[in-house]
Amino acid sequence: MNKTNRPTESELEILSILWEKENATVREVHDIVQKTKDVGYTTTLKLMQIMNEKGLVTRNVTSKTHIYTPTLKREKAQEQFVGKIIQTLFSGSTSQLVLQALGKHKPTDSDLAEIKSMIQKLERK
Amino acid sequence: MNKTNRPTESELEILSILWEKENATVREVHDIVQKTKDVGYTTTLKLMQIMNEKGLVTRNVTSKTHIYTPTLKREKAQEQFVGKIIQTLFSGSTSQLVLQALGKHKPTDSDLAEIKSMIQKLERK
DNA sequence: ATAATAATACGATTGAATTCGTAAGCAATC
DNA sequence: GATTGCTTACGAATTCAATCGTATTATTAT
Repeated sequence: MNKTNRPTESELEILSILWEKENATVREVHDIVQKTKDVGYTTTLKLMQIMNEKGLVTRNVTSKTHIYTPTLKREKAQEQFVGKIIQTLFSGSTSQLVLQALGKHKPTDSDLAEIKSMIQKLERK
Repeated sequence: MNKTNRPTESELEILSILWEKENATVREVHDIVQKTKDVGYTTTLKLMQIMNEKGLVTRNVTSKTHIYTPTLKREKAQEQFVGKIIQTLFSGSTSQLVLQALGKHKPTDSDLAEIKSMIQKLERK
């Protein structure tokens, strides 16, 4: 029973892969991790085992090669980290974060449309 | 010669104080840190010394009490962390981040106006 | 000057995250 | 049924962040 149980850096990387694929084996995860990080297979394995102990994932053990599924919901993690960043990096201002995000990583047209409709929804209140 | 030189959690906390005040002594920083964390003075001191070694801050040593100034720019750090978050938590989609941020903490009217004008600027391209 | 106060320097410790090596099990192939 | 190749399990080593204690040096007040 940890207090925050916030995933670490490496754990987040693995989670992001699991979120993408719904679930995956260690091998599948590792092959993707390998592309960006030079790290041994057993390292990825160990990390995922620890994540299992922490309750960040569950695994299906019926066959020899285990299949891991994330239990921490992506939205939950998003909320955690975005909140943290707003506090420490944007002195609590959500709009500052939004402006920085829009300014730096330019969104597509359809993205813009989505955001606009979100704003209109907010304005209606 | 570090590769990323990304500030740690505690370093970020200290940086956010330095950004706020332009520059500050260890004592000033520590008094603020104290309000949220129960930690000894020498801990804050040590952290700031390490940050100096890493090049995250510089210090003026002419008088006995050193004055620390951040060298890492706030925008740079914002960029780093927001980019990271977009990748790992929003599978590369900026607009998803924006939607999540707007959905969570609703911004003020003037914030909304600012965001809208930003969007218009983007649309003109 | 001496004492009291406050700052820095620095080593050492703790704890957590990350990494890897090695053993052992299982399954397919020779 | 031996060999080869993946797989998990697990202990151990390493690295790094965070914390603190103690010594030393500077400043101020007595």
